Amino acid sequence: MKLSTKGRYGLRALIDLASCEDECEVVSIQSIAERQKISESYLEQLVRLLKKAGLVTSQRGACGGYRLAKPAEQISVGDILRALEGNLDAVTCPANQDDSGAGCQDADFCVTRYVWKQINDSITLTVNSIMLDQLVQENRKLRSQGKSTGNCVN
Amino acid sequence: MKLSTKGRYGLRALIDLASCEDECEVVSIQSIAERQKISESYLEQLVRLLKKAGLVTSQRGACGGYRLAKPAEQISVGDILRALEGNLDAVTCPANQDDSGAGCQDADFCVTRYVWKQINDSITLTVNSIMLDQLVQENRKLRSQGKSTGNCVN
DNA sequence: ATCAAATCCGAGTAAATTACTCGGGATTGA
DNA sequence: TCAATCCCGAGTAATTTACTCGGATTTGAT
Repeated sequence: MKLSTKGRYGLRALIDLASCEDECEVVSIQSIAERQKISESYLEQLVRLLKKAGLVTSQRGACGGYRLAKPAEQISVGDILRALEGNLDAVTCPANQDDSGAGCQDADFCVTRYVWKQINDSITLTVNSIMLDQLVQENRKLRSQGKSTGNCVN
Repeated sequence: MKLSTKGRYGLRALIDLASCEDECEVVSIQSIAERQKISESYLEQLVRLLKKAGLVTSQRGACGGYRLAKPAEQISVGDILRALEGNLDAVTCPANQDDSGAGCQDADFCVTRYVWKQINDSITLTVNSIMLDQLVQENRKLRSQGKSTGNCVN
């Protein structure tokens, strides 16, 4: 019932990336890793997932890097976490995957299905309602309040 | 980000137990395991956790078993899952554990804290609002609709 | 008193998952 | 041509999960 480092590091990385967009054309893995103190090679994997999900685009070669594929206000935390962690459902019972109800032979087992659905729905609702740009703004606010670490020196 | 078998089996087991209260004095591990098709020795461990959390009481010796420690309408799914899974928080950053904010040296890292809090809060709210007796009632309803498996033959 | 049925308890273990590292290839700007 | 960067898959140590097992203790019934 824990979010893995993929989700945690990845969200931080994407906030970092989004925060740098004004100042930098593209943002390199190296610079994000340095600021966020995440292993470069591991972060590379995570960003790959974000790219595969269509959240970032890349520029290869020297001076290459990543940028957001769309405006930060159109990217939800749900999009990001799903890209990194896969399905966010806390429980996936067979009946939930295809809603034919097949796979649940015994209806008795499925009283719990209601519970799992409630939990999954509340998580989904929450993460879908938080947009990346809110976090970027909050990030800027925090930084302007004296904390200088994490600045965008690419 | 998945609920483990502890939480899933344990909730099912407790619904089963609660459903049997009318008919049986105490309910044995063996009978729950049989109805729910869960390994007896594994289930034993889970019920131990529920007991430690004060959700069930036990009667030792021959003809022994378990019963709810309090009425089903006073036991929430949150109580049950927390007993089985430990803390349900999807992310526990140091600053959340003691809310002194210590452990988070860099405020920049903590923009994500807001996100984790929202997720954790929504999970907590959801599981705390579902009470065991609702599930027992739903269970009875399903059973009366023809499904005979899972009946309480202790 | 004995026995069987049950709860209790801790240790051990195989399988799965996580959290990475590593080596090398491909692309691009200077 | 070179260095910086993205791209990609394979491998691996550590951790967690999902159990099993052996045995001790309690208790009701014969």
